[in-house]
Amino acid sequence: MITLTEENYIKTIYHLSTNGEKTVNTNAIAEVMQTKASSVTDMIKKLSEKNYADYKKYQGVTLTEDGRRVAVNIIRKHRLWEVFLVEKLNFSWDEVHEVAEHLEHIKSDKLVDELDAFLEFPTYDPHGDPIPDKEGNFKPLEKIVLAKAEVGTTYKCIGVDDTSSNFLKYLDSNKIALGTIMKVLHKEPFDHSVKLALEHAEIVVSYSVAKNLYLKKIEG
Amino acid sequence: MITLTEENYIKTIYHLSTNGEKTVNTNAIAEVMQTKASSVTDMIKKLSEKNYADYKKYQGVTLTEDGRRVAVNIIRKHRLWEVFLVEKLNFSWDEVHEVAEHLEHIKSDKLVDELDAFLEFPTYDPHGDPIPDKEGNFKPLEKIVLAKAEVGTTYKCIGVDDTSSNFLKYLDSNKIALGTIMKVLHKEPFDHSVKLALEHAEIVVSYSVAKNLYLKKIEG
DNA sequence: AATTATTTTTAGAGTTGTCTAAAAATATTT
DNA sequence: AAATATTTTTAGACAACTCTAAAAATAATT
Repeated sequence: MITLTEENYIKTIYHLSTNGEKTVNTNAIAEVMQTKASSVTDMIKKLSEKNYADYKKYQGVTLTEDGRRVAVNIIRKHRLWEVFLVEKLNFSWDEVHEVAEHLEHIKSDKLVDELDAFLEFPTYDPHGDPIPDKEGNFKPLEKIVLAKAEVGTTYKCIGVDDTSSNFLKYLDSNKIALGTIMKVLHKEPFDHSVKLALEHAEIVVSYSVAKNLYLKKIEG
Repeated sequence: MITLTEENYIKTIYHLSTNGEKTVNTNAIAEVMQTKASSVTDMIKKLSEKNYADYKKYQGVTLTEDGRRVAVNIIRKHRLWEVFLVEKLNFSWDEVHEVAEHLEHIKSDKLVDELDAFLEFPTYDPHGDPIPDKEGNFKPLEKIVLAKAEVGTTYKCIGVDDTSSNFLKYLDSNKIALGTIMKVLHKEPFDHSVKLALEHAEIVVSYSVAKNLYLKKIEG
């Protein structure tokens, strides 16, 4: 039996090893998990014994095939629940994460399969991240950060990185929300600020803002 | 902060003290929770310290107002999730309980309120048990057991007590399912068996069956 | 290459919830 | 009412996960 804590460690290791090959170090895990390095070492040993991770002392961890399977399954559940919360229960983008963090640990294959069907097999979550299918296959990532968007292209806003209330208020006062359509007019080389055309206005946003806004290409 | 285990103990104490006044004894809790009496004693002490239960050594427990509030809230969540699973995710009556047992512990007021609204404020769960509202008020129980049904009255099947696969197979082979309409034709005083009129057949079921089948009155 | 700094691991201990075995209180029989 | 049986509690221990403090390994500096 796999415990809730083990699942959370596996998920963290997965997210920290982006390409899937990179070994993950103890301190990085400790920081994400809000715990101490010594606790991480203990848990890594346990995951290694249970064959979810490969681990050599002082050399960092990688997930085994088993570990990766567990991680992808949790991500699948997390993102399906996020779709459910946003589409059916009127949650906004900044409210879903915390609740999905708990729902993702409910263990029932039927529940996941039926939820998937009920939502009509979504392939992206409300933040634009791909939802792996039952076999663990991801669609290519569609979301890009505004800071890397192309001039002349039109995008739809699909999420934010920073969810601090200050940032969300800033977006609100500038009439930017989930689904807002914007065209990139100009990127200023000097300070990397970005000029945008919204539906009823043109605005300039700073680089800090551009780094935190996620978009999906619509045309261009 | 209340733990998952504490919530489960509180729920068990609530269910064992039906009328709300009766004190619950240690062994009864141990049996339901599949644990040892000594563990129960430990937990009862903790619940008492946290003011969820009143407890005097060797005298059994009762829930405090706080404890009862926690219990009713868990029951509310459990039954709302059961409605969701049956109505939206095609779960059958015998499959819902286990999953709802986990979902009931997810803590988010918004989640519960929105789920309630999404399901259009149901007042009974798929087994015919009332769903308490936000303030903890229950509607009167509508379900009765077939053994206590009246001759000449028509009922709808809304659940079972025993969920063993043998019993469910028996029901299946006799064309009884959730929603099946039946009229009580006769109750045999000798062995308490019951004669029923189903849509396309008349059958006689034994007292053991009649004790395990829950109905809701439709007319009569 | 030697020293210093950083990262990681070990050792020992605390917490929560569980257990067994024995003691204490209550209930039941005779 | 005394003896016996049952229920409940205590005492001490264990497993999972966490921590602090110190030791060991690795990495960075000089």
